[in-house]
Amino acid sequence: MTPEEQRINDKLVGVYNNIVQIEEIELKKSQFKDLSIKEIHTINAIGMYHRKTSSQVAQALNVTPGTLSVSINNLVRKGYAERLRSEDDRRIIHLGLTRKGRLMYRVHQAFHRKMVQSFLRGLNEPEVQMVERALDNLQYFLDQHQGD
Amino acid sequence: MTPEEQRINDKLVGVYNNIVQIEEIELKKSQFKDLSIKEIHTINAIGMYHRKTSSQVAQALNVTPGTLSVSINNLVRKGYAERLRSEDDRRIIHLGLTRKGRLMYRVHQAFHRKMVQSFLRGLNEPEVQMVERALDNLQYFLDQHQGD
DNA sequence: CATTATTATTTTGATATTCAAAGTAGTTGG
DNA sequence: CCAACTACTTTGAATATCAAAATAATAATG
Repeated sequence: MTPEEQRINDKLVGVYNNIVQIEEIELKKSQFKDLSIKEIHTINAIGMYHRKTSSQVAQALNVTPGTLSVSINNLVRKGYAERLRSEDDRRIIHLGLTRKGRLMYRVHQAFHRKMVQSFLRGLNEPEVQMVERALDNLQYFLDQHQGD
Repeated sequence: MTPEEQRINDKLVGVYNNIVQIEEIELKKSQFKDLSIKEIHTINAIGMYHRKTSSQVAQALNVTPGTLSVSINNLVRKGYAERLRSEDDRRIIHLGLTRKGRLMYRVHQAFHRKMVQSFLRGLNEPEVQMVERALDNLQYFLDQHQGD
């Protein structure tokens, strides 16, 4: 790698490594100490409105249905999520958040908002667009490596 | 969040989620199928030269010494890493990579290089600097949330 | 309409990752 | 020398994960 590539790689890796960790720390400071980061991401994937099915949420999280099922068991036990059997097709489970789950969702959204605002601090509009372009580039690269 | 914040947040999250997953896929295509992503990151943290101690590597990876110890047991068993007891102070363990571990290190570096190059594709020098600034911003935000 | 196939989800058994706390071994200061 | 400290390892418990088997509901077919 050129020194510049190395430097940017290090920054990407640094940011990458810190993000989960900070989320973990923020979490432990909050009122939701009984949740792991994975569980928070599951709550996020379930989202605010009772619509998605188990399979859809599993797909969004890139885990098998079995993995999700176990994790939903825990979230139900802890009072953050609920299962809602579809009346149309009784095989299907719609997932939803409880009041406590929705509160958690909003707290985590607020954290992400602060993070994004900080990411963009001091950048003007064309600069923001450029950052978006770099992110799109990176996503394109990742998509290309997805299937093969 | 404003629509723009939401869009950039989604891109960050998208990139974030894909990276581990792609690394996992690349890995399974490679000759190192017996390693997990976590183990690769551990190999990376150990680095090419026999210098870092167990504690330093644990700190770099943000895991407890116990976690690292377990993980090093596995890497030693699989032939990627070795423990070198310090002669100066026999409590201290220096970690090193075997030939196989160093090979793995280089393969993973090459992947990162491709990733960074793709991230910066089509950007000129001032644009690259801007992206770096955004990354610095984000890191600054993360650092601020580190200690408190 | 009864049986078979398909679909959605859950359970189970196995392995990995992680932490906190207890344990082991080496060093240092009094 | 012994108490305190430091570096690391082990252990026990929780979560995370998958593949495969199990359950249950619906759809399709003869």
